[in-house]
Amino acid sequence: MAPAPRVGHAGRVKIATYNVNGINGRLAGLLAWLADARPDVVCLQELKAPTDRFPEAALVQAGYGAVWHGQSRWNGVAILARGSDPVLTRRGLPGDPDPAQSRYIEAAVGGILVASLYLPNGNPLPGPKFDYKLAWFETFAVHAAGLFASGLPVVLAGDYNVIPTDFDVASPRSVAGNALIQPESRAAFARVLAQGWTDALRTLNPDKPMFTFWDYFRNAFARDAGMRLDHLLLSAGLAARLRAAGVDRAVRAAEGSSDHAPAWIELD
DNA sequence: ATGTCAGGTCATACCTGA
Repeated sequence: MAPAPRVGHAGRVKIATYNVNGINGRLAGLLAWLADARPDVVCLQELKAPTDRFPEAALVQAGYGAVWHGQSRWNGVAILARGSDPVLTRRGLPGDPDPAQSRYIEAAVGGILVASLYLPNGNPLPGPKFDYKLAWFETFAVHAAGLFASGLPVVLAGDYNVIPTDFDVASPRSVAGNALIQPESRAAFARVLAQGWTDALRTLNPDKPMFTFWDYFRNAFARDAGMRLDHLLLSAGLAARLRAAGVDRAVRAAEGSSDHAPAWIELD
């Protein structure tokens, strides 16, 4: 018998972001988490599936409508909505320096504009991958500025592949040469925040690391050698409605898990 | 430097990206 789903707070909307690292290979774990956590909206990254191999039927069976932007082998993003179909507003980041990479999708769900993004990792550096990361970040920042200025209720959720501060990683020294922690990467993230966005997990949890990623290497999860890479940025109107935020670490602990855990928020 | 995943193919072993 399946465990009874947790009952959500009445009148709240729960929005999650999860780098699933292969939606077909890890579908069973994704469905188990959806049944247990019952998020209303889910932003997924690293589908690692072409558009025609997205497991739509299984998600519909689980009660979720979906829009997605697939790509063979790598990347791929999606937005799920419990009990409704997300209304697609944009597939692909406008002006993406490499439009062949599926890293951005945007949809309206229940009166909120939701973006699911997968920012380039950027390793190794220096080199074209790090250049692409920074170029993508700048392009995204332009789009984000327009969204913030619109005054619409917006959440920008996804794997930003940025460790915002030294508090967001177990051992800053061990990743000193990594693209995730370079001053240029952090400055780009800070510039987006400075537009007025609220970093939901950090705002409600100022004293906890709130890691969302643990490497498969060197037993990182057991040592809690993690990083906070997955972020939910809220527009001004939504920030005023923020009531709860967390990370479902148990999902990362499961056999065959993604190297990320879902991060979530609840809005009034 | 180390080492572990997934998905793909000049496929049952090796490659890339992370």
